[in-house]
Amino acid sequence: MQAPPAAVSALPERSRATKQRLLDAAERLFAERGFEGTSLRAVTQAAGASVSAANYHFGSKESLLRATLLRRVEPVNRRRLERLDELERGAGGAPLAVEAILDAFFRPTIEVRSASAEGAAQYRQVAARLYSDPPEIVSALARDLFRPIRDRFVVALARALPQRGHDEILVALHFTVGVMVHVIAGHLDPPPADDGAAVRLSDEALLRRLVAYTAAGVRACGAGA
Amino acid sequence: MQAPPAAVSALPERSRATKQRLLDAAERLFAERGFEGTSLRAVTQAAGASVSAANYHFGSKESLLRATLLRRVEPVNRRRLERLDELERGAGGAPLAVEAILDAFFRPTIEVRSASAEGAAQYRQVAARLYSDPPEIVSALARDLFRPIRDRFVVALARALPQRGHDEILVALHFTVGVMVHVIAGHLDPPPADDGAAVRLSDEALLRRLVAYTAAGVRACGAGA
DNA sequence: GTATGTTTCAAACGATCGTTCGAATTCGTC
DNA sequence: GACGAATTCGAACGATCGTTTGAAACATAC
Repeated sequence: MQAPPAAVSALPERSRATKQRLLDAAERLFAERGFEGTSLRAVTQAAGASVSAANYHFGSKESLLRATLLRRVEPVNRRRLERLDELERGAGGAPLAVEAILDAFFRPTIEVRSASAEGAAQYRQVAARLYSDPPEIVSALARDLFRPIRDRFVVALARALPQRGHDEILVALHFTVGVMVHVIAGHLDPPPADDGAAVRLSDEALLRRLVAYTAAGVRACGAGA
Repeated sequence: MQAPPAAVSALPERSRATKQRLLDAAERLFAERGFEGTSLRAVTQAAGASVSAANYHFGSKESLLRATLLRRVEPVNRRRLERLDELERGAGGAPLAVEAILDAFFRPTIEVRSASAEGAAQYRQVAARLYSDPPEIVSALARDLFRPIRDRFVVALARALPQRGHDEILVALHFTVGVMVHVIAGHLDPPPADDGAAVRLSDEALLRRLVAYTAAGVRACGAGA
């Protein structure tokens, strides 16, 4: 019963590789079949490791899920805050445009989407599952991870729309998150084709439409309420 | 190995009640814990029936899920088409306003939400799971159930926005579905509270904001693309 | 009451689940 | 090469899974 190592970077190469492979396999399978629908054995088999190796590194299946989610969501959220900080520094105290704020919100997820790293390509489903999976661990994690992001963007939007109340901003941002989740969930990537052909959008085109749609929505939401 | 009865309404009362209780319990538990996360025994125990009763009526756990989803989604989708037909008949050939179309799209789900029937209160999560659960049965069912709805609303929106291309409408409607899914998933109902208090919206207020947000988004999406 | 078909149940089946344990292997360091 | 620590593994544990089975309980018609 050894304690799992603290930091990944300070480990022997063999351990690091196994841990990495386990995370990759878990990410793919959890995204494809969900948490409850994926057995630990399926993960370890796909990773070319043993069940005990997984429990040695992560302690439990639940902790493996948590590590899987954290690995992807953390950098995206950090990038969101960085972009917003950049924009606000550049504006020199003036409120930002709604479009700029939403660009900072959406761009990091789209960037990950287009990143060539094969692992990152599955970020969509991982993040989407954050908002739909039933296990308490997931929803709690989603709250904890997303709360600071949301609060930060609510403040920025409130400054951009001084005539709006706090609650109105909150509801509008909630709608916006819905758009984001649905898009990164991949329901668009092979989007609902009509005649069999898929609507393939470049990342920039998708981002532009996302910002246009949600910015107009945010501006309009609460206008008549 | 008897074949399950065809129609519910033409059955003895005992059987009908059991089948109903099983559907109610399955709906609640599937919504709370997901499909894979819910055991058939948990469902039957909550319904006060035996596992064999469930398999007698539905044949398998998967068919029970299908029946559970169908019971709620079918009437809502029918209502959507009815509303849209009503509006178009009333307009006498003229294109509808985007707001009217989206009202027809959102209102049925909100109506279910506010229906006092305790079972219908869980429709949100059931429908939301349609778009996020991994089992192939669910996503396939979602496609089959939603495809006619989507096609019908795309046509209506294309008439309302003649300058938009078909693909643009499709993407905008996709974003709109994301808003709907996220809202009925209940991520708003006990909405992200900031200071501990919840943003409680009346159904009419929620509907008004939904329509305002998505109508502005649909109008704006593709404008600059 | 008897006969017939429907509905329900308790019990058991084989399979698979997450986790644990002790031994075997490998690594970092001398 | 040798030693202690870190890592991996195969095997097994107990629990739970979805499904099946055969008989009991029920309704309905004669």
